[in-house]
Amino acid sequence: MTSEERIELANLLFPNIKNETKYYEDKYPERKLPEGAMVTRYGPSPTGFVHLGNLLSAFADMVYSKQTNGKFFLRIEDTDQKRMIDGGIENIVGVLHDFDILPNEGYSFDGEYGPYRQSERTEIYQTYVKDLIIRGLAYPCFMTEEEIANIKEEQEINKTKIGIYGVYAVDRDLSLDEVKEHLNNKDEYVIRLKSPGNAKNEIEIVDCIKGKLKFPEHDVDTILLKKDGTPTYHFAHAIDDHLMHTTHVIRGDEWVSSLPLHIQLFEVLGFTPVKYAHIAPITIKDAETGNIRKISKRKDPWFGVKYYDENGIPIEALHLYLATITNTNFEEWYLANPDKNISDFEFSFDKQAIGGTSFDEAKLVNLCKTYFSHKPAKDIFEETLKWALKHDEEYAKLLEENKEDMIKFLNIEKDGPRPRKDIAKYSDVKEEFSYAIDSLFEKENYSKNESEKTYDTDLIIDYVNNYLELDRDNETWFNTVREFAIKNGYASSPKEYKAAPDSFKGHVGDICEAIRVMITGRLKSPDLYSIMKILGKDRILKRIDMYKNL
RNA sequence: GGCCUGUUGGUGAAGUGGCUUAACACACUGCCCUCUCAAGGCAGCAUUCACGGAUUCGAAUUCCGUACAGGCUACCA
Repeated sequence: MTSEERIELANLLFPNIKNETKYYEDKYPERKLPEGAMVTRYGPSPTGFVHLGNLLSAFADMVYSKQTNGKFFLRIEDTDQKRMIDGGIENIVGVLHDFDILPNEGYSFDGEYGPYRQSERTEIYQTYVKDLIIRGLAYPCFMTEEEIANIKEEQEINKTKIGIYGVYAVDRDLSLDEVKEHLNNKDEYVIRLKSPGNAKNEIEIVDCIKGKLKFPEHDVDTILLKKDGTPTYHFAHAIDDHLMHTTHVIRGDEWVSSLPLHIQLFEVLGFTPVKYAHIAPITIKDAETGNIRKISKRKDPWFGVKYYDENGIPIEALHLYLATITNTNFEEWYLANPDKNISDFEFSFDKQAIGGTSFDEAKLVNLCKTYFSHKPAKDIFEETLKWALKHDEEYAKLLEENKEDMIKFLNIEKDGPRPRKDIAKYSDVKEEFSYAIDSLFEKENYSKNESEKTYDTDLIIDYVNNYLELDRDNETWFNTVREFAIKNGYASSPKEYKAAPDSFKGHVGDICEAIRVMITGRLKSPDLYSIMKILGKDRILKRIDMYKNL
């Protein structure tokens, strides 16, 4: 086709496209950002389900742009109407808010480079396709599904690469008259790239995370525009990331195979290439088979984003976990700098795992415990209340009614360099502090008491009435327990008891155990004296009475 | 079938030719501390980096082959 014929063809195909590409180049100028600033983007499809893997890539987008004073924007990639799910977009935006991974530009956020929803950008894509046709780098293809299926079958038999390229690209060099004839017949068509590549050439692509990658040059006439006129992912990616001036495309591993295509698209379109960083997917080693397998919604509930909210896993703790899988040296750094925040850490692509990252639930739990141990009691109370309001209204009410006590209980053994680490999630609080709220304690009673023993209530009542003083320090208190033990024929220490078990009824520990079971309903608890101080004598005696009347 | 990528302990992993007799963390086990737990302290936990070969004075680290695993190979993203 001559250049005049190509212009005629382009106008025939896209009569409504009046703008030239220059219009958009001018409309979306270079960003004014400091040297080295990274512009990243999160581009989800609204298919209705956001999972940990999505969150991980959005987290990386946020963190890298933030530390370079760049931009992080949200783009909705909804070019496939078939996969759209009602409320899908709202869900994505909601999740981003819930998990505090907030873009500073994009769909539902502000920005100068919109629209940030691909379904609203059709005209832009078509403008660039029209230009490509004029330049002889794209063409309409009228092949039917059957024809393509037959070619695929033939290629499978011949064990060659599958796709429309070389001799298989039969519509590549259609004359203008042939195209017109198809158009007159109302034949459906797609627009394909007229790939200039040769698969015999080897090209090298540098990925920020994976390093040097070698591929055969791309030579497939990939579809740019589907028959409904909407772009494929690949084409939309090239146009959008160019016009929105993305500097770093951080995305899942599954895209590395498309790299030769994407590089070629940028070349053909005359765009300066973006940098790519492909992050390894989150995987799971199947307990039964030992194989690494895809994560499933059903088998791996933690993969779905709801899991974290429902179980009351704090968002900050999840951020900590995402940071440890984003950079392999984060964990060590955080341990060495417990008083610092994620934003103090400098993330780097070199420290990003190349292979698949397995999800380590035990590690998450540990991170959560560390998180809670650093939190002041008041904050834990407020956060737990907020969570309970959503998931356990009855408990939330009790929390509000017992706020002062509850904070005191949460504060036990919190001071000092070795705070307790017994809460991993908000949902643990109710269970761990079941003795803290009277009405809850009465209701649950002693059902959680694992002890088989029965304890001497008279002995303990005697102790409480005649020996217990609640305004002492811990050491003084314990000395009085010792005295009481000796007076009643108990050894003053476990060691003493072990040396001569026959001469004693038991040891101090047994007395403490009796008190503990009667007032908390459990064999294990944080510091006993602190608990007693908060409860006060009346409630202590009331509980002992409850125990007596079991 | 073709094209890519990966494979280090129970787990997550560090490691980019000699500072590695393989870090660190989690988990686990034992001891210590101790009124019980949690926390903390100490100790133990891969003679070896999927397997085979090559290069090298020297390899977990480079190269080749094999096996296994994952991804892509859609008018899905």
